[in-house]
Amino acid sequence: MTSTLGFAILAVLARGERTGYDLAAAMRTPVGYFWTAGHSQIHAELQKLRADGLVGFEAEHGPGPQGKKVYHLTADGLAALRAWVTEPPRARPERDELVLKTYASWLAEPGLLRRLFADQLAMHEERLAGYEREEAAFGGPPPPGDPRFGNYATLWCGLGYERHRVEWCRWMLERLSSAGA
Amino acid sequence: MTSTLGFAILAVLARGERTGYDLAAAMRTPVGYFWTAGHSQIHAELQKLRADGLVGFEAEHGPGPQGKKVYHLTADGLAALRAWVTEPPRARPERDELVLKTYASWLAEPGLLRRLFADQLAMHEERLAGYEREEAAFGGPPPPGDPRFGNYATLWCGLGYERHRVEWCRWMLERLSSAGA
DNA sequence: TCCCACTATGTCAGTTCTGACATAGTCTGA
DNA sequence: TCAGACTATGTCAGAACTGACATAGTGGGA
Repeated sequence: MTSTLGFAILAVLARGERTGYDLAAAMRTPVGYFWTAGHSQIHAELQKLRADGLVGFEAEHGPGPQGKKVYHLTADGLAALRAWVTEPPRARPERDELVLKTYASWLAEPGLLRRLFADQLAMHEERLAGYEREEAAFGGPPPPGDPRFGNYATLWCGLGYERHRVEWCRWMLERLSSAGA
Repeated sequence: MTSTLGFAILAVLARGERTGYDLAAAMRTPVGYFWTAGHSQIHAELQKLRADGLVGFEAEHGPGPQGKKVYHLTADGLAALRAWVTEPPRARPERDELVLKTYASWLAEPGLLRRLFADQLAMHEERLAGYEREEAAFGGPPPPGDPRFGNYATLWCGLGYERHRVEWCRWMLERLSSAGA
């Protein structure tokens, strides 16, 4: 029973071998528009994946009390990942704290609420600008079948999401402003 | 240390008193475009909220081994909710299984992948149509300060999200089709 | 009259996730 | 040469969440 986090790790390893540290860095915030995890979770999951024979590693000399482990996909791991990709995803959790705050926003002081959405708008605009720079660097979509297609398609999803978010924040600010000081 | 789920419960109770069962129904899928929770979580959280003095209840005769408990916000609960609303939300978890599958999609069989996105497209179109019907039933945005403003604003967010999702699924299907059979 | 769906509350085991703690080698620049 | 940032692996306690189990009254229809 591999968890979704397990498949996230397999998906990154399918691009090439990496250490647990590299995986944690890849799944931290910056470009990770698909899944996040702390390093403590990743090391634990790698041990499970290894017990299931989906990944293997080679020990190398390096920093840390236990040296360095470079993980790679096994044939079983690749097969499991391939089978998982086209299965329908389980229902989205749909847990969005800003939307929940919005649901309760009729209780809030208008000034503080405008401040909240102005900050969120700035954050999403910044993120959108970053994604647009990344998209420009691509110079057009790679063909499906190319690993970079995965990166490009998730970036495209991120772009659409941030645009939607920016639009919604602006709509909220308009609504909040037209209702007086 | 009230959890986000706790605030979700407070936000629903701010509209009026409800039983745990009603809360669970409100936080199940249908209209819940903001937060979800199972009834087992809700009963446990209600007990915590009560220990913290943020909610109270009146026991009534009714079904079940323990009868019926109608919960309501206390003054402390309302104050806590009000203070929380305008605080910046903690970072979005950003855990989207479909996007993760997309990241690994270069490994998939094209036919199965098109099927996956066609199904997702149909689901989002259906959801969008439902939200559009709800929006039409509103007949324009209520003013901020009205509890229904919270509902309308979250619905607006849901509309934008589903439109973004529909667009992205269509874009994916185009990319996947132009690459041959 | 009996069955079933619905209302209603709760526990529990197991999984997932977060944040803190712990350890230690490498490399760069002041 | 020494400090500090970065690489690198791991444990652990506690919170959050899921799904199954358990119990029982109410109300409607066959």
